[in-house]
Amino acid sequence: MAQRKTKTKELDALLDAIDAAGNAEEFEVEGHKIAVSNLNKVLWPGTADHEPVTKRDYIRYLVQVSEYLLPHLKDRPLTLIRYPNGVEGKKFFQKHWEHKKPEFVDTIMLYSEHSKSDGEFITCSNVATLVWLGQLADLELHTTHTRTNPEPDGKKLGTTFTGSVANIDSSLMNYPDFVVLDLDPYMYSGKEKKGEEPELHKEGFEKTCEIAAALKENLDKLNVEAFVKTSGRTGLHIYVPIVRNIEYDMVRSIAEVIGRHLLKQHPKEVTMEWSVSKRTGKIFFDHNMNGRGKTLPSPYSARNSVEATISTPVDWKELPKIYPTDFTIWNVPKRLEKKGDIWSDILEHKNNMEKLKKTTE
DNA sequence: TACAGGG
DNA sequence: CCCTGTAACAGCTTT
DNA sequence: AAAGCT
Repeated sequence: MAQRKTKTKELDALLDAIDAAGNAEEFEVEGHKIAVSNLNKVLWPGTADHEPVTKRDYIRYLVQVSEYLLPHLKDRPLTLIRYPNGVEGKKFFQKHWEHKKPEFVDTIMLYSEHSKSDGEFITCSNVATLVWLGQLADLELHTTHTRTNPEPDGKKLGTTFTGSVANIDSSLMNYPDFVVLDLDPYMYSGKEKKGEEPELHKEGFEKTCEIAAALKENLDKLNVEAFVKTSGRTGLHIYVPIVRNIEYDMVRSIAEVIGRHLLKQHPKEVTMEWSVSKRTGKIFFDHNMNGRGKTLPSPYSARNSVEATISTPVDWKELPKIYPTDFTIWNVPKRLEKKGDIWSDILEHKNNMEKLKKTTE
């Protein structure tokens, strides 16, 4: 297994223990005991391109990437998507943990309009929790686009997340710290069964990379930092870090404006159509994942799908460079002062939205 | 996967 | 004891 | 209203 060294001796020792373990074992992680089972169970079946990936491989992988992954999970309520019988078996979503939970697992209370009450949500703030999530066969880690920590840019926002929707609305949980621009190829290989999503194939992924590169270039020219990353199975995400001044609704409509702009630039290659048949042969731009919904965390927020990093081949040599996800603060109000292109559209849209809000109030 | 509940 | 069920979910678009 | 889609 390549690249198994991490920054710390403790994690390296844990990796060794994972390698040496039998099918079931108890690990010591950061001073906590974690029981794991079925380490030899295949979670991703083997293909022509890769060997089968077992639960052992998966947990090892989580430990290896923990120093990169944890900073992005920290302070963000989670939605788990669990696949106890592997990616081809039945999956289920989970936000709450009703059972006994280990003492190292942190949670946060949030109000949900759906249940009309406060609920306890899981967060992941340490390696032990990451291993525990691996044991639960949680193959997808979805987070809110918001952080519960006000530092460094959210000090004016509310820190009460319980009691009412109004409390959520005025709190940090209504102010995302990034925009996500989602690009998915609807280019079929021809081997898909009827009604199936397009499978991953080279031409579709290449085209997505081209469009993503064009979009990133737009943003680069405006001095807006953006980061391209593989997403679900076949597509790419572009993350634009923002200062927390804009509510979910506004972030969503800004993503839409960016999409319309991209669509104008590449009408033959990009689509924002609802119906799948009309998307065929094009790259689908989805702005809706920037929305919030009445319950948190929003299930749309697929930010840390580990499945993606395993199933998407990023090493096709001739493809445009894929940028690692990284986050720095992009100051929206300052950038919005810039004229031209996308930003005049966004600025106009933002003003219109605010006018609309005033007239409907 | 982990657990509760019913037969 | 074994078997089965449950663990989320809202909003948007189109017909 | 219902179904399709993420």
